[in-house]
Amino acid sequence: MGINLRTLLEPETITLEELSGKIIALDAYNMIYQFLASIRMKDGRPLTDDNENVVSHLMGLLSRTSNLLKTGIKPVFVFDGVPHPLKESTITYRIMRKKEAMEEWKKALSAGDMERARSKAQQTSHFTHEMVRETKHVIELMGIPLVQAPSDGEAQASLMTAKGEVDATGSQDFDSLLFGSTTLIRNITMSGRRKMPGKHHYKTVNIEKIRLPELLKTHEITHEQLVDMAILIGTDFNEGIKGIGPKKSLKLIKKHGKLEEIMVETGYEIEHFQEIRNIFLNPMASDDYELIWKKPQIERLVELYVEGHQFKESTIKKYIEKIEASKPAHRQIRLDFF
DNA sequence: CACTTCCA
DNA sequence: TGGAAGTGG
Repeated sequence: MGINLRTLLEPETITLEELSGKIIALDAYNMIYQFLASIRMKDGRPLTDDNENVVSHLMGLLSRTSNLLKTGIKPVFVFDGVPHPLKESTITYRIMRKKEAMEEWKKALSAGDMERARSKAQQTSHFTHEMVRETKHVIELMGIPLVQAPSDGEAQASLMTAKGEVDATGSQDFDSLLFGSTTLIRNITMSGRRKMPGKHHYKTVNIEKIRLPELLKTHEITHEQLVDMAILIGTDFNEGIKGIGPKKSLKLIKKHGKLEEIMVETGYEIEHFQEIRNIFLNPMASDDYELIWKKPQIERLVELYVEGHQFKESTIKKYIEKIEASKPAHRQIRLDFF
């Protein structure tokens, strides 16, 4: 989701180890969604416990987070709050797409096309309140700070990064750059291994580091201009102009300077553009949080996974050992690294 | 996701 | 021996 700025970026490939000691504000929904989409059976069914509760997200959360901690990374999970009213049509559209995907999943299953079934099933991924509640519970049991954003989690994480409270924002989406996050880390959840996007070929997924100041410098634009470009292309809060992508929007912003001028020159009409600008340039965020990493509550974690959802005790213990092996918290943020 | 098993 | 496929819950 969000905007695709890929063609304007030159991401730097880094390793997980290079993030050791760094505080990363993770877009929790973004991360959990990826687990929900990817941790599935061949026919597309997610992992479930004896009561048919989906547990894919719990599996991914524990396995990946324990690895981050073991590497010495200090994660902070940021959760979405109430979406901005302008996001309503995006949300409605996504729900509709999920329903369509559900139908196509069923069709592919009865046609015996497992590959298509799995891919369609991934697109049906959605959270229940219970899943969100339990995800938050596990994060707390792991002793990791949790931040509840008033609205967009990406906005919250970005402001925290911009203020230097954390070293980077971790998300697949590029939106945090619009929200002013100075450093974006992509693929922190899905890196290393190989991924199968299409049919037969595999691809290595690298962790990418993207710096906002460098992005702006490369294209000789301001943050405000980047946001105007995004509004032209289309964001979660507006549809954008048909036929305008990153390249054309860059050309337009370089020629005319700002959105108002572009609209005058081209006749494009964009509703609520001032408000959308404001969403990105003045991110709504809470300061009701503490960035403290506590000791994990091992017994309660084991109980939740093993008794609660029938995970194998030895598997869970292995992950918890990794959490315990995590390097002690560096209280200092080394700003010079990024 | 991450571990286990399979097979060239 | 290591990449691909399978499994976990």
